[in-house]
Amino acid sequence: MTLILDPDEPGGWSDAPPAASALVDGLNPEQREAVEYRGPALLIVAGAGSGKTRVLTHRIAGLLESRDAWPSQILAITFTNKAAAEMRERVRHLLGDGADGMWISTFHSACVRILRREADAIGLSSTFTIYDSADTRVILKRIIKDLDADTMGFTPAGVQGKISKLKNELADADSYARNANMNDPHEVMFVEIFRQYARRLRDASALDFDDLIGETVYLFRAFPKTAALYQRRFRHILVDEYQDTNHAQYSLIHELTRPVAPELVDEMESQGLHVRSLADSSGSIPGASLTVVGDSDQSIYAFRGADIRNIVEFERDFPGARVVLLEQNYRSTQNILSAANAVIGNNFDRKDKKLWTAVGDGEKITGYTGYTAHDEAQFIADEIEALHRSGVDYRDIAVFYRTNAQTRALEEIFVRSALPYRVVGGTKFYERAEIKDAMAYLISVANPLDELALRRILNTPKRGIGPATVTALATFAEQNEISFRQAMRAAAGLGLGPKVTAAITALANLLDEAALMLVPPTPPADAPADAPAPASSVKVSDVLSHLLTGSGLLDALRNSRDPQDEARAENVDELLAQTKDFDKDNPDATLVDFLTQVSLVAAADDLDDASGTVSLMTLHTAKGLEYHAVFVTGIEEGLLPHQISASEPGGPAEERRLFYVGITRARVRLYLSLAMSRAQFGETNVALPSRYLQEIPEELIDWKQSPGMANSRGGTGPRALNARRQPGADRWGSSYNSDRFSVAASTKPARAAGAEWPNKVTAVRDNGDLTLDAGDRIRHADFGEGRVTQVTGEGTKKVAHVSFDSAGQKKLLIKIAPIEKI
DNA sequence: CGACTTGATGTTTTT
DNA sequence: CATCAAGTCG
Repeated sequence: MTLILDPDEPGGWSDAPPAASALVDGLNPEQREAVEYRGPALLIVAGAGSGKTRVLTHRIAGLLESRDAWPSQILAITFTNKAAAEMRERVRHLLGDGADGMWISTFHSACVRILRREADAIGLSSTFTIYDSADTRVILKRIIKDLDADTMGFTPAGVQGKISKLKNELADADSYARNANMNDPHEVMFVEIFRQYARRLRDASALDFDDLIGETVYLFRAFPKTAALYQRRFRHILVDEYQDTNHAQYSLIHELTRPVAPELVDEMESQGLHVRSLADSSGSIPGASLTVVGDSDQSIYAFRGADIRNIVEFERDFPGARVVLLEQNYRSTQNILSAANAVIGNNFDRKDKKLWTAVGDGEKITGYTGYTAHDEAQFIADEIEALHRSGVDYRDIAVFYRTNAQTRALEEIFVRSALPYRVVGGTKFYERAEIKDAMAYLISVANPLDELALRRILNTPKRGIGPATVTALATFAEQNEISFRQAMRAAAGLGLGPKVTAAITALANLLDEAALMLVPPTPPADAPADAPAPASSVKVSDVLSHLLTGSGLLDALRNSRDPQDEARAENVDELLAQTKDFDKDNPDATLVDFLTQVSLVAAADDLDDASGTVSLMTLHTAKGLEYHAVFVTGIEEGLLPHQISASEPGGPAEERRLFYVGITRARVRLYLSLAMSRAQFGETNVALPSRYLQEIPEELIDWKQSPGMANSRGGTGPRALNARRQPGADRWGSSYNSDRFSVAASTKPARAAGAEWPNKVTAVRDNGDLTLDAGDRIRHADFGEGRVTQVTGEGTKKVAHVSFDSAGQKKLLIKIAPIEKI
């Protein structure tokens, strides 16, 4: 997508980079100030939809254009890969190749990049593995079992959360132990678990997500000379979503913006780094200029340590900082903003800030109360179809929910309605067992110390290596103080069965072979510092392919008689295809680069927004995005606010911000929906409308079916609803029924014609090779009779467009819809 | 050692 | 409900 000819040639700009004035053209005065201000510290308080990304990208472009910075002196940090990709894209749009050399990345990728480069200093292999939370849990589970800590009530998830929280505070086992009450056996045990966990990661040369930040901070603090390299390099640091930074990230920013002392400047100069020109009169290099953007009303990551004080106290941390407020919203209609303002206004202890727009009121918000989650989903599907027919592109429609579990009902209905959708962020692909298996092979090659990966592949596919053998290898490794991998190589001397020994040796050889593929001239033993063999002749896909064939993993899946293994084999093939794409897109990249990308950018496949599909995602994932039409679903007590957070200090306020984030994603149409009963792990429970719903002025919402209406329907509701009506259910039903919602009820008919709405979803069925043609009459289990108007699609994805006599237009997947020809 | 059964168990949000 | 852990038999 690069239209640029030659950045070195002045006339080479082809994508018409704006002239000096053009960068601030069309910006309001505040935005303009945020773009043009030059100084050590700038805080941009940017309300939702106030053009924050625009300001940031224009500011970056402006810094380059005014010669205040070279591209390589800029570090822009975002929280998500998606945000980073978007910013990169938009900067490139402004600058073309002039953007090359900038670091625009997430906290985590930036840290990985630094850590891989400086790994030696902190005794880490540059090919260190990045453990995800599933890996962490496996290790903790093992430790807890070894220590019999489960009898004391320790669970992997609980310990994981606590360790993560501590690491976000830059604590380690020792510093925690110093402050803990070590007379408490529970605390002693926790410290022991923490210690062992840290030791295992270190032994495996692995870091978890939190370590990526924490170790970088440690690196900078322990090695000022190393830190100085980055401090003098990055002269302009910009941080997005600053309200979501935790203490570790805050400290990282602090380290990076520290001035470089005169002695270090001299030392660097004497080593041939020309840095003196950067130094001021005192001989030190002043700290980088820092720009942070944030909105405390959108702080939704307290659970992972985000500290709202970081932004609130910015002016104190950086005296003399300029503060710019962006309050004009360019995204949403006034009705949507009024609802958002009304909701967030209920959070006390916040600086009052009111979003406004020049756009006009727009349409009212649409409300709907389903009897069940499926009913709610059906409403959403129908509305999406209506929007689509009225000309709204599927890709400009999004459905938000609080918990991932809520996708189930939505997906069931969407599949049935033949609605093109995709679940964003759920990124389950790399979490599938077979993919993790294949990845473990690659990891074992890249980082031979990673015992976790080795254990994973040891008996995958089945090689007859059981727990007994694994233990034997582990003890042998421990006794001889060698790595697990070396123990495998020495398996012949362990006196194991001949078959088992042969299997282990074969695997060890396979891995050695693959490692040799990567490092042509030198033996694999010593990790090449930062020199990915210049002529990287071997591709990631070649290595993977070699491993898959050599190990028999793919064959085992293909020849299995378990029908699910067929799909698994396809997934592995898909992974292979992805490595090929990776090789093509990144010709100079190494295996480790690929592994890093998978660990950190697993949601990369979400990036190609070209597909015309409706997006489903959690409210958390939704932050920073915007859509023409937005559905916020499951607005019920217990879900939003979520049960667990409702009782936590600050919980309800944070959940309210989450709701606020959801609302403010909508440009034109906003739908708020809930269900009167919701199935939560097996049982259906009565659900109450969320307290936040009441905070929206009633005149802003047009209820298609209000909570009152849904509740007063009586006998025709689903059994679960009638059988167990909690006292609280009636409270909403009656009190609200009588005043606000009944108004809507009396003026709005529940549903056009067929007021009987489908409540139940039958199990997935299979109509075999039922064929339908335009003109056929059919009967649908829920919608009644109708006439086929059109048939599209092929094979199992054949879709019948049906005009039902009472339920209107629907699209149905012929293969699985509950229909019959009549 | 591996395939199979039953039984318990846990449940927010993410890099 | 749905995955995961432990237990049993070949």
